[in-house]
Amino acid sequence: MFQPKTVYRLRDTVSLTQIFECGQCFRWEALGPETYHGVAFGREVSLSISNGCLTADCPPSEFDAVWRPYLDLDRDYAAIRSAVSIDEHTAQAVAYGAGLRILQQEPWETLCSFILSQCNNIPRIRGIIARLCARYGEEICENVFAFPTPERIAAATEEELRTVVRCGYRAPYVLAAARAAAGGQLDWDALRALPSDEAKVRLMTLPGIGDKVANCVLLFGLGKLDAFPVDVWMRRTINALYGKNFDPVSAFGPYAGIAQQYLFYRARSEHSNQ
DNA sequence: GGCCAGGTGCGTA
DNA sequence: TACGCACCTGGC
Repeated sequence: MFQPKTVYRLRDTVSLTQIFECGQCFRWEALGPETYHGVAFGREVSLSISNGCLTADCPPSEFDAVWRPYLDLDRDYAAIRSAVSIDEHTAQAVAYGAGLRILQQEPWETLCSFILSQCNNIPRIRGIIARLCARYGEEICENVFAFPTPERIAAATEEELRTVVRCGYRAPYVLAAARAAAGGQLDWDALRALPSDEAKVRLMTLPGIGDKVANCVLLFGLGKLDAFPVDVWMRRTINALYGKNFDPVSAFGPYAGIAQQYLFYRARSEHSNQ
């Protein structure tokens, strides 16, 4: 069978490992070095980087419409890396994670995923999301499932989400978010149009959505690159380096969220290498 | 067998 | 404002 393929020449350092293992997404699986398979926007794809070229097993039209924006390939990250390197420590983190990109994910998937991430470890988060997709998502090809629509999850019961998907105490949060998204109380276009702090306040009116999850949705789902999620790792890093009253946007500027991802990626990598 | 994880929300001081 | 605690579950 003819397999369409796109080869895209990269003009800057890009690492699929860094992109998919930096904690911003939960559905990509490594097939080999710098080779990943995943699903987003109801499509599956395999991506691979070697010799400065990114290869995708899809036609160029799909690559340009879906994967190129998803991977944020048209943004000048070299300029951003330079802009956020405000001191020696950040410059080192930036150099360490120079191949990172902030994925432009679907906001609903991001919201749901980060609700499930709270007080949880990554293998378990991935497991819950895989069960959620297999149970409620559309099967786009054999054993590959799209992320379920909010309508589909809104029709589920809390009991089912607890015991079958094994969401635990996060089940009512997922259900409430699904109902809000399906019912139109969550209007993603309206949120995109708002400044980050206002969009965050709206997201935080949902149960189980606090500052951290809201910031993750802003950064990874709504393209708000100034949003700065602070989890326990970032808290430790920030407190140690810059003190308690740190304001990320005054320090790093409009790309504070990207700076956060470099710092986070290095802090987590150092921890797992211990 | 027990500890604890990439958080949130509520009660108390 | 700040802190302590409960909340499901499963990886280690």
